[in-house]
Amino acid sequence: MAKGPTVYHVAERAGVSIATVSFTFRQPEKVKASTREAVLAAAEALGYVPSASARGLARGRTGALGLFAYDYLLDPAHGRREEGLADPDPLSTESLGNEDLRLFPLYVDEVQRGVELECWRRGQALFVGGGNPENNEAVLSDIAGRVDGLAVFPRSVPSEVLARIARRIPVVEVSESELNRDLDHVTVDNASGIRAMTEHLLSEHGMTRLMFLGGMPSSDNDQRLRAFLGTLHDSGLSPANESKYPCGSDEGIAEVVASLCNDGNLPDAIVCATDQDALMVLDSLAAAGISVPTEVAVTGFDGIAAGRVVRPSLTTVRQPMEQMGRTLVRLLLERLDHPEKPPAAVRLPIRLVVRESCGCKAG
Amino acid sequence: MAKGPTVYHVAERAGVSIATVSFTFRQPEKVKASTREAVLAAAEALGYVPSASARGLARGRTGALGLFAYDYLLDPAHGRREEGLADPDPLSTESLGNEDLRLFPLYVDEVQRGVELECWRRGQALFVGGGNPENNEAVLSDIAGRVDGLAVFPRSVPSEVLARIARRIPVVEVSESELNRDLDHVTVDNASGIRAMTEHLLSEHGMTRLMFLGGMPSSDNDQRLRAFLGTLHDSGLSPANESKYPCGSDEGIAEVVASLCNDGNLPDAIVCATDQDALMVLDSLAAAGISVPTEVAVTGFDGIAAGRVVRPSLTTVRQPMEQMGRTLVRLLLERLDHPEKPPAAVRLPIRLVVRESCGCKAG
DNA sequence: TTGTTGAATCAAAGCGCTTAGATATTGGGC
DNA sequence: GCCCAATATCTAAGCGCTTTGATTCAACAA
Repeated sequence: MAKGPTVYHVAERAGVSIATVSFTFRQPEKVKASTREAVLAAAEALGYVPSASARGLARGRTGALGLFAYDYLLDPAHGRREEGLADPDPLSTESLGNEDLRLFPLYVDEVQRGVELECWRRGQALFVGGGNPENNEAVLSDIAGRVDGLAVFPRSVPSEVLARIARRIPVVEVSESELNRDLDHVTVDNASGIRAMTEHLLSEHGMTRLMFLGGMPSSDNDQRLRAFLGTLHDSGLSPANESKYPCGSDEGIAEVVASLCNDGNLPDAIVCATDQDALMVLDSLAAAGISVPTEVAVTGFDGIAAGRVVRPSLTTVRQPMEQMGRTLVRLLLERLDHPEKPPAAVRLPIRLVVRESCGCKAG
Repeated sequence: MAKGPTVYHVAERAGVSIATVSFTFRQPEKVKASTREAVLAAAEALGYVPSASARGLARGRTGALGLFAYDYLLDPAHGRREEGLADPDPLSTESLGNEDLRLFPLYVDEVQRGVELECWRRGQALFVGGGNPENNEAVLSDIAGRVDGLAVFPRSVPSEVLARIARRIPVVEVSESELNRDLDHVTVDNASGIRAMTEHLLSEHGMTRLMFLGGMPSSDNDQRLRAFLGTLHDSGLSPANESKYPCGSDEGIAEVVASLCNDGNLPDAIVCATDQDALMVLDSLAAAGISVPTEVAVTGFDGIAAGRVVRPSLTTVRQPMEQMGRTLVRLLLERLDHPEKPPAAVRLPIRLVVRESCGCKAG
């Protein structure tokens, strides 16, 4: 545990200069084979591990990328299950509570997984930082000092902080926010996703009374709502109920659903801004004894795993989450190579995924 | 994107020495309030972000921890689903194939999550490195050079490589391997877990013909097998069939189950080394038309999410995975404070989780 | 006034590596 | 045997920060 050996020790032991040691690791082809072996042997014998700090300082690059994986479930708006040994019972797929949701990878988790896999595939070092509501900014600064490029989720960081960091290293944002226009973005075509969904409900199911529900305020959700209203309008329809967006919190959704049930004027379908919202809606409807899709259809957006498991399974628009994570990494690396390229917004394809909750397949 | 401002720029702008700039960030109380504000203002104006490389080099510590999150599913022994937009169908909980497994957080994912949450809670920086079968060792060295302490999963790194790294920084291993005795460990009581499970099957269900199946070779699995045999022995029983452990791969398990079915001599219960093995067994039994738990009981070990969802839901021994991840972090930080403490092995409590697959609850 | 003390600031020496440019070595070709 | 080009190695100057010990300064007691 004593301070580890350095290039100096290795150089001395191998009888070469420290430059040769460095070359041996960084540009082996510049070093004569016999020398190289001597150096490697010395390194091995001493247990030499190069210091990334020193390398980073000398090179002006850390060689690592960062992901700021803000955990929305730690957000005050959401509850956070206390850790523990609970959850022994079989999971009722009839109704997934908010607690149960954490059992499945959520949107951000799947994107994160994509980032990880792509970094690992490339042998890229990856730093994952996590939000910590108290000192978000400090944490973020710290991360920014450790990496060559940073990927962030929308709404996780105030715009001005992001701008400051982006002065120093490339930043890629998931989704496309109207702020931060000078950053690279990875996004999906929210509008055509919701449009496809809405048209499916209108033409395949002959529904006419649709409403839109849910979604924290974000430009993705803006786009989804707008596309929903636009599609209805194109068919000469208006929303069946006042569309509820943004819809503050999970309690907000539960309330809205409860009042719909009480008033007895359920629409034909509730088009939700996200899968999480949709699951919440399913839960609330189940609690009220309303049957889905018989009495009302429900749809989501994202394609998270829980939507495949819940009963009725969730009709949704699938985002290629892993792919998005991989693209984040790609964009950062490209940006590092070409700092002056104009900001890019990569738009990945979505797909309508028809399951039970719209009435298409047998429950 | 021009090389960012440094302490020198900030110092110049604020009209102080670089030492004062450094103190302003690291030991603010040593700096007069008025000076401090001047420095902060200058930093803000310039968009200063301290370089972690330089800090790390100067301090001799990087301030980050590392997790080497070897992905067993990338292991040649397992298949790896091609990324893509597939998986549209409702998930059949009657039978989770290997493909579907990836939809749920697995053992390593949940431990990783625990590590992340604990680091974030403490404002600790975290690197996650991923295995990459080709250049595992290089990747690992790279990470080792970036962090002050490293957590690894068992079998993910050859012992001698681990030893080498441990000469330089503290290393904590998940589970308790008979190798690497000088490292800190986080583990569970495998033996009493399997013992409780086995006794449950014997006394609650009055079964007598049990077999043990699955598990890549590891000391955890050794312990589990030994405890299984020991428990039977204490009751004057022998295994119903030759216990199959280690059981190479998923195909291996499928084969064993198929031959059990063909020979027509199913035991009363199949006690599996891990939940993943158990799910594989359930899948194979379903394929053969054998009903669980009616014709044969199946049990797992770990407590992964998929076990709650599958039908019949899986009776298992639950490890506190998140807690284990958190403990890894705690041990590393403690070790950094007390390098000379003798190696510790923290043994976390397990719990028998009785669900449907043993026959306890209605399917 | 002078001396003393404590607080605030600074100068300067690294930390372990990379890499340009200088130097040494090698091997041909004559 | 000599010269030159190519190859291998080395020297030395940073990279941006932290931190020790020195210095300056202000305030106050004697």
